[in-house]
Amino acid sequence: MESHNLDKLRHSCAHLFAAAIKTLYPEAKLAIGPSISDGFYYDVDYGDISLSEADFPRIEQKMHEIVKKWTGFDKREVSYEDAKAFYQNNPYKLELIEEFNKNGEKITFFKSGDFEDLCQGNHAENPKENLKHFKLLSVAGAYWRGSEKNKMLTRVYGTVFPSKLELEDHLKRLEEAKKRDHRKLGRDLDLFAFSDLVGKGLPLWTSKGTTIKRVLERFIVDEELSREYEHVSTPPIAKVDLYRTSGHYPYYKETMYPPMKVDDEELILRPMTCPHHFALFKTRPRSYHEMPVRFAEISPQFRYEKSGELTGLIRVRTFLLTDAHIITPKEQAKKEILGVLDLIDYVNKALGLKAGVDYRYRLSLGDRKEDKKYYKDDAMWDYSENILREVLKNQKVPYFEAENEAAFYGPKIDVQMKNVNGKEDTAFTIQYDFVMPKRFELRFINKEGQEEEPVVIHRASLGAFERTIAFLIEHYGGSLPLWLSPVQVSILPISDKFQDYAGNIKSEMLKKGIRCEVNSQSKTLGAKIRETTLQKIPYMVIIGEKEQKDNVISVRTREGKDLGQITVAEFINKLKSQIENFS
RNA sequence: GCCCUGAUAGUUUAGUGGUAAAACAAACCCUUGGUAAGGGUUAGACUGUGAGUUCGAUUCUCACUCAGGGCUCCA
Repeated sequence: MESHNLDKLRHSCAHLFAAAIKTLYPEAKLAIGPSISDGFYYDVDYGDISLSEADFPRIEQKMHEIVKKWTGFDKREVSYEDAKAFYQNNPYKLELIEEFNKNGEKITFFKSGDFEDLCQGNHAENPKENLKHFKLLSVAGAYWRGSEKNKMLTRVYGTVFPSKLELEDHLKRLEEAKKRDHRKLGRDLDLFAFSDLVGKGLPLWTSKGTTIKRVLERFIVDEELSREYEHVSTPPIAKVDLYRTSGHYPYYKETMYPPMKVDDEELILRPMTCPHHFALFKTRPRSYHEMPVRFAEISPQFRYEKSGELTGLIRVRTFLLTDAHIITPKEQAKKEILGVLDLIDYVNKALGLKAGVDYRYRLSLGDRKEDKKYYKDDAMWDYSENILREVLKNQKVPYFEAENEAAFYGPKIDVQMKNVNGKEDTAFTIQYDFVMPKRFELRFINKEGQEEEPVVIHRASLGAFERTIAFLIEHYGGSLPLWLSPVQVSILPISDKFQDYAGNIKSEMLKKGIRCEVNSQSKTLGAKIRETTLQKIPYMVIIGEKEQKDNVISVRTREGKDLGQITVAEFINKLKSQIENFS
């Protein structure tokens, strides 16, 4: 079915849901019920009743009953007064009616069976026949009109398809996605864990998870050094004054951990690295000869995210960011941004991620009307937003623009990635900052011997390890590429007799930097292969009498491919070249 | 933070107003095997924490903690 028609079906299903609700809960006040990308939802104020998923079967049954009488959606135009009278007890619909009226839009009602709803149209034909294959999925709270200040309504999500088969397919896909969830794989593959005692949003990395972090860290640090970044180290704690100077304090007070009083000082766990790098920059005068200065750091940071915002490794309260600040003369900023984009492109290729498929670029813009949220300097906003736009256009990469997504100090280019649940988050970012240099009085001496104010490019090349690893786990369904796999090779001796030979092969590989282990359990080969495959270890080395006699090994991949017998040296060479190619 | 749901062994789940059952994982024993599960034995849970109701609570009630789905937020 065309997506246009699917939209109509979804929206019609929202009507049907509302009709069932009004039958079962006459006191409920309907708010809005749009179609969304995978189905529909309806926000309803149920008063004192609290709806839960346990009520779904009853509601679904009622929906099936009602739709039998629905032959179509009959439109009628209603006057402002009549509409208000019809919805006199429903503040949500009244608010919408007021708005339509103010904007000079016609007020229309659509009736199907006995149920009539304020609506602008777009419905399926012959609901009786076409509106059969639906399912209610979840209950959630949602603020009226999306504002935290408004009342929270109860939102029910549901989905609908033209055929039973398509509905089942969709539900199956949702199930499959759950299997790739990094939280499940993180436990099954022994990568990370959480502890009630340690606290929420504070991940504990196992040795395997730590290996992934270390490999990524070495990769990015080496790459950045080759691109003329200076890797520095600054403390993860600092005086609150530092953040007052930077201007972060008033903007982000809510997401910072509260200050610790020590003697006469107030210290804070850092929620970002920028002011530390600026302070380092200012420890001595800087000449244009050494510009741009590119300070990079693998930086631990701490943010007090609201409890409901935490999600596995994707949103945590402490994380390790591949941070950097490029302090550059304004006229070189564009070139530097291009350099960062090139680095990010390189990183994504190494990680095996494709633009447009696995991630997309977002140009995150400010809002000239939001003076509280964004630093007021319209000319600078225009200028910097244009630079970022030009850069993206030059790179010929697809991107989209998003209003009201900038940092308070300037616009950004964000690399957005989706998790298994379809939720998109920023993985990597490049930010243009024209505010901090002023606040920190950053200066360098230019060719003319004059003090000049630079601009700052904030960037995260590989993002936060936590979030990036979460995306990678889900992207690969746990089967990480060889170079990132915590255990690259598992040696499976066919019986205890070959333990010594297995041990020798292991030390030989460890010496060459291959991460391997011996599976010395007293189990059949079949059982060991199964276990190793489930642990998603890329290669299995199987050794028995034949191998020992000929001084070779047999190799099998986690995909089940038999690579036959080769020498250990050959195998190591093969692994090495594969690792070098990030595959 | 707000709305909804949930928490039983390492994991996945069962169950009951009278202190809990299973599978997989683990340990040990037998087996020494050839490309996705060999067999047996044992151990492992004060049923998330604290309080209340009750003769008695894992079960009912409340609070807290943590987790999940949303909303808001996301430097």
